[in-house]
Amino acid sequence: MKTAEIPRPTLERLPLYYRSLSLWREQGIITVSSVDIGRDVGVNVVQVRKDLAYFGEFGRPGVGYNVEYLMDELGKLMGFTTETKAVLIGAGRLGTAVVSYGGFKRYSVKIAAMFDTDKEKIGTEVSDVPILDMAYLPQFLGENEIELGIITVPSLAAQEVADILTANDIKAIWNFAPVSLQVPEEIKVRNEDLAVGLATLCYFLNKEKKDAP
Amino acid sequence: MKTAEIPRPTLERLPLYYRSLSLWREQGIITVSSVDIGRDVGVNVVQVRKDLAYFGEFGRPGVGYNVEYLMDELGKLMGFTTETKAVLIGAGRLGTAVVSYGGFKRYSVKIAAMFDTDKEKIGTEVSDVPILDMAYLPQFLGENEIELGIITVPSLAAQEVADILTANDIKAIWNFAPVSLQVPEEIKVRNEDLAVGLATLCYFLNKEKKDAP
DNA sequence: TAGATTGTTAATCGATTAACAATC
DNA sequence: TAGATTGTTAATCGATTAACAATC
Repeated sequence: MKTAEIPRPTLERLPLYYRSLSLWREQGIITVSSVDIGRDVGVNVVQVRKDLAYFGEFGRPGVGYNVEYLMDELGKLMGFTTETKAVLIGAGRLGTAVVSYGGFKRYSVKIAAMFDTDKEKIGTEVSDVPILDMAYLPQFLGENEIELGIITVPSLAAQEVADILTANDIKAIWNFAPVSLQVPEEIKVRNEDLAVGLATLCYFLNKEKKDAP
Repeated sequence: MKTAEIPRPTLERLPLYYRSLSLWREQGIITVSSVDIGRDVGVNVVQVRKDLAYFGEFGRPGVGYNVEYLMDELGKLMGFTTETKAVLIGAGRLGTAVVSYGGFKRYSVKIAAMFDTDKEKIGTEVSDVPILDMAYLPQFLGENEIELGIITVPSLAAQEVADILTANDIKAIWNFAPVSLQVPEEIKVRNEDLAVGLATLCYFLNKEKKDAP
């Protein structure tokens, strides 16, 4: 199995290509070129070809890429075809927004349950996902083969939740709380930090003001 | 005014340093070293020093950085001290989650109003931000000096919203819809795409499965 | 065949890390 | 002074872009 190390920037562009492909597929388009993909997602054409070539040779010179085939291959290689079981902790506004996100089905991620401490919420459900009592989390993780934990609790509670997750064999954490989590290094953490996006926009807006008279 | 070009990766780390500093300030800590910051946010110490040095010399050899002073300077340089006025379009789950995000105050971003087409929602408010009729958006943009538009509508409506925003003098767009927006190049767009984070996590989880027997 | 487009090798560009003198 | 820590220059590393032969 070809497990060459994929550069991080490449890895982050692949989902964009994948989405672009899925839109073309919906339109019934059979073949696309790297130029088509590049223009759609705003990436240099050579970059697109190079990114795709990390995994193998999917295209045909003079023709392009078969949409259906490329999607299948990308999906397999990225792990979008095997189901990933997840739990989400923190059924507040952010948590319910995340759980309603349409992307989970596309990537075969199944949120088995949400957890919260609020008695009002426990027992209800959001987007067909039940909200369970936080106290039941360790047991639930033990009984179900959950690989991914999604943290949408307030910052102060995030580390504590991360500790429970890592103590119960979770493999990866998708963290929406704006804190640096301390976890064992074999656990993969992805921080989804709104501050980064907002701050960079502020920077550019402010720079314009400075540069203009 | 020193407007040297800041590398993109540096720009994205600065908000993390800023947050780290704000936590120390809360604890009453006066001085920190690049080692402290680096360990907290998970970045190489030399990287931290180099990043900070792009803006000027803020530290003292043998001593470190004054927390209060460094925050002030970073805040000024990043544009966190001048108020940025924003509107948010799409008062669904995602929109209400975003509007309740605590970071806006920290970065002096003021969401003046939310917009939606749902008559049930129009006239109500979320986190003290009023929800107005979408039809009123162009007029509102004209009458108020809004610089930033936040898009939290479904994918199909996103381009249309972007068109209204750009036609009415918006400077930057924070886009949460998973689509590639076509906008004039002077408009700064930041895509906040959950697919990227989810997909990279899927990739790592899947890789483990493959690598393990 | 001619035109289009891929995949790859080489060249460029940019970011990170290492080394170290300067400073407190 | 000795130890700590900064800011900067040089060396390394990695990613992007350009050039081009191979293929349909």
